[in-house]
Amino acid sequence: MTNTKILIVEDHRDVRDLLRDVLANDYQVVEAVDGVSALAKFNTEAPDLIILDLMLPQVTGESVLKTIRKTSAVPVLVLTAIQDKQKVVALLEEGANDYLTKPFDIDELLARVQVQLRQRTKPLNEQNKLTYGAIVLNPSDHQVVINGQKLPLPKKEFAILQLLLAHPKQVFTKENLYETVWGEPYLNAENTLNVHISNLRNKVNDLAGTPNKYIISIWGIGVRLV
Amino acid sequence: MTNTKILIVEDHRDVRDLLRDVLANDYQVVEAVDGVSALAKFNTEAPDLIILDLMLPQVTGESVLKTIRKTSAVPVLVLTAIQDKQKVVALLEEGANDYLTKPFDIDELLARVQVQLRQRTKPLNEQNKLTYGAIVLNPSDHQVVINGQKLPLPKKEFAILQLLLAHPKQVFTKENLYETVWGEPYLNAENTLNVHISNLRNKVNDLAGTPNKYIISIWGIGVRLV
DNA sequence: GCAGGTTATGATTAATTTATCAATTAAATC
DNA sequence: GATTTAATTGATAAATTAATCATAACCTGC
Repeated sequence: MTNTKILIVEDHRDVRDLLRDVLANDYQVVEAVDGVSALAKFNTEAPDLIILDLMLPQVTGESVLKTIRKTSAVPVLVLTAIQDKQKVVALLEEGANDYLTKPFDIDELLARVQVQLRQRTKPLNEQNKLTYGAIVLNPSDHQVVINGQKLPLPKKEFAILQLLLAHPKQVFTKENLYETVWGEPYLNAENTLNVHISNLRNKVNDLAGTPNKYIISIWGIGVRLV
Repeated sequence: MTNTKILIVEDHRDVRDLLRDVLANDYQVVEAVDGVSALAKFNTEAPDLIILDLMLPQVTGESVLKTIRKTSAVPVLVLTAIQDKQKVVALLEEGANDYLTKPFDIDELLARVQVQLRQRTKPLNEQNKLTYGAIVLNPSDHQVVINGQKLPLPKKEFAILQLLLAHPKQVFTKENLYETVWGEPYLNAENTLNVHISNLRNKVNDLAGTPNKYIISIWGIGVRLV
């Protein structure tokens, strides 16, 4: 059992069970049953590979892929019904790394998973600690350290900081940020998010000491680290 | 035509011709007709990707792959006859990056080639960076750098610059520009746009240093980069 | 069910961008 | 060179968006 983590996104229970069974021997497995939870899991779990069913309720696999590709190069292996084969070319161009048509051969699946993981030369020494400047965030024990001082953070603030640190310098629109952290549509929740950001920023700046504004707003666009 | 080089290893003349034809538009193509010449070409040409037929006279594709993998991680895309499918899993484990069964779909081939080549390209946030002269614009972190100096830009000005940089040298009519940036009809908003362009131009020229007028107006027509 | 912290909401204020106007300057046409 | 049309500029008003504060609602563990 490695510490390699695979996210399975599949709404059909039977397929999901099958995938989990065959992958669980060799990998850590996390699961999502629809597009929204897929994105949430993607952000919180930071998987090393994603197996993505195309046919999902509501948010389609395609749009999940697109969203993920905005911030990440994580390998994505798409599952597709045989009649979708025309779509596949477009999908590969949009960022999918490989695909399998259902029903798929288990051994081939495993082999293709291996191929994707092999490409990635991720230094496994540092777990999934996130660092930016003086900020160190460790998801596994839910702890943030800034300049050596511990900073206890409530869940939401932690999640926001984690998302920002996971994609440094990338601009997040308020909508984007809210939907991935809260996992629900951004409906005039503007102020809620603003308040959280404000609180988080104060705490971070307090410890960072420097007049460094780590979390800055880009007027009319969103928020990012600097 | 990029400077990306692909090595085709295929003994059948017709398949080889087909592959060359479809790839030659986008890539440099070198060819080998058997295992021995494949290894020779691999060493002398240093291709960025190899398309390898499994069924070769004398030295088989499998052993070519093995030999290559001793010294190189170059992406290898294997071509296989339909009845070899069982072999494929073993092959992927031995280091092949992908495979296609013959007869293959051209578009799928091209897409899979792209996928393999994409892995080596720049990190995502560098991907859609736009550059023109001393100007570098990065949409993902909403940042403009000119001669190494950051230039913060408001939304509209940023959008205008982005549009210009995306189509360098192309002339934009005022109407054109306004409608794509504002997303609404150009109804005597003439001055609004003019003011924005003027402001943007000043900021750009300030940092560009040179009397370089990056954004020039073409009298009576519109605006373009130079 | 209570006490702690956490999260959401609303009202207010501050900050910044965007639009508009008027006046000037520059370019083209004749 | 006079005239017309387009472009620039600076100033100012309007509109948007963000930050802050105080407070209420909500949980969660005890």
